[in-house]
Amino acid sequence: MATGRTHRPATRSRGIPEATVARLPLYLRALTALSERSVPTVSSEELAAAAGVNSAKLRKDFSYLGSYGTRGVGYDVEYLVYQISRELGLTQDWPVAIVGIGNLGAALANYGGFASRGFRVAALIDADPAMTGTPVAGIAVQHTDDLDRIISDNGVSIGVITTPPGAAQQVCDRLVAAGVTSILNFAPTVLSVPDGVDVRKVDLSIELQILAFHEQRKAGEEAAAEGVAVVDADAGAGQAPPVRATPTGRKGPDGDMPAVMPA
Amino acid sequence: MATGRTHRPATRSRGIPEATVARLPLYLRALTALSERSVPTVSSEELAAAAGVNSAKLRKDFSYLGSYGTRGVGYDVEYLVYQISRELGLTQDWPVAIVGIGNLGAALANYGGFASRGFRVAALIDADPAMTGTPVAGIAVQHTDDLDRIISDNGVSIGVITTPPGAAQQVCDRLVAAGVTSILNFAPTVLSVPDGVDVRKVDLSIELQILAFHEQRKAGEEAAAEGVAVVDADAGAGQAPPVRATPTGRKGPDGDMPAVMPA
DNA sequence: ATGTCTTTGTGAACGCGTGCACAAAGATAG
DNA sequence: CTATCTTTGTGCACGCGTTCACAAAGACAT
Repeated sequence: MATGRTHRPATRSRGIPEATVARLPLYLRALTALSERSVPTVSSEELAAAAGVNSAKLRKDFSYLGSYGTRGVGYDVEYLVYQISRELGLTQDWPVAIVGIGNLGAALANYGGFASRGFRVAALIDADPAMTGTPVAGIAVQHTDDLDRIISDNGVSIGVITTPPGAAQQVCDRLVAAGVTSILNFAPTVLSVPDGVDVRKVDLSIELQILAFHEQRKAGEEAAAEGVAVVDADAGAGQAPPVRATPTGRKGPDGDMPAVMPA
Repeated sequence: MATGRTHRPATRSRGIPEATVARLPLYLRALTALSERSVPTVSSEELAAAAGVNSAKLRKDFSYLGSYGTRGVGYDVEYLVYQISRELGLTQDWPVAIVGIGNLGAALANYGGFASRGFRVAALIDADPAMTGTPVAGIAVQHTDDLDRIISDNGVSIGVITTPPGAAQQVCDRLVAAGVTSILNFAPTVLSVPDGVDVRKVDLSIELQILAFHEQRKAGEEAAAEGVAVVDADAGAGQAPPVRATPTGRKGPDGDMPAVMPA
């Protein structure tokens, strides 16, 4: 998901596969629920079902962390919660700064799941001077001018970008310059960062478009199954015919191409 | 990312790899930017740089759609925008329903990038009777009781779940029963759905935990590089020592395990 | 028309992730 | 102590995705 991911192919000391790391939070969530119900142990089969994964995959994932299970019994819930929490670095507190306090930024600041597992909203930053000092989720918004100092003073190493796309790269650069080495990007932009900085992106628009692709394919298959004439995918949407620009003597800038994108 | 993904191994008619589909929106965004600047053609190298991917990968991705490039020149921007839009199903309008109008749901309803590319917020649904009728982003919130009718009347096939985790599965079931076949889940829960329904999830908490993992690893490597004694990962965070529950005669429910999770 | 130069499209090799299937380990009963 | 039963941990094979490297294709100059 991360765009500017640094893969660190050789330096990887404790070789935990990326795919496994991405599933650990899932296991942790399921285990926490079991813990709250005071369930002492759980088998790989049960836990896998709760996390929505294959049990063999779960066992292999845990094998990367060490042998924490007991054959014939299963895994000790509390112990596993502790081990995964430690592996994910959740035994320490992570101060997080949110930059861009619009609709989404404010929603994230108010999001409960934030404060819970080891993460603490340490600062809210916005470029709008009118926002400065306004409390959001009980925290006063600070101005972008002080970004460097805010990051340094609070020891922030994880930044969340919820700015408009145009400002994202600039904010990213400033965060990195101030010492942030992990960025969660909600802005629909490709961020470029130096080596050693991790970027993960959350993109509503992309997710919807992926769903739309499958949705369209499902509709097409359904139509085909019902005997409706589906000549080719080119005729799929019944849209204006695509006028291919001739390779040589390409059409001028008159732009009579079909205007596909609504905005 | 989807948990209940139906992989449809054989039925896949036009074999476009899932990884490629996930990148098409990225290409489309870069191409749209070029289009707005009236750039007529672009090479795979340039476009790949703009999208943050390898150029060979981009060419292979496009090869699944067909041969839309011209050797020695590159790709026609407008034509490619059209082809990708059609492939993703963005040449038609997708009415979307958002269920759970809290902080996040309201933020998404107000999100501009929603309405742009072919997606239209057709309905906002919430279980709180006090919310019913209240306009959010210019749309009146409707009550959960009418969910079935709302979905049917508006021909909604894509649902967005932004409810608290406890309500997510129930809402999901009702959406599916009403005819929704694609779900974007923001609730931190594993959704189980029947075959033929696609689920994609967006999980802030998981993303942060993945970042924390890498952040911790970076800090550990840095410390090791500076000559600080790092005995073992077990001593990494300097936390309370993990007391392994003895397999047999496991400790009683007195719960003197380290309380790792803050909440 | 011919040659050069650019860029695409793809064959092939490689590596990662997944899932099966089973041996080893330990619990539990007799 | 022995036998049986449950469940883990993992060797192995397979398939997908990525990347390299290059031949083919076309633009463009002469």
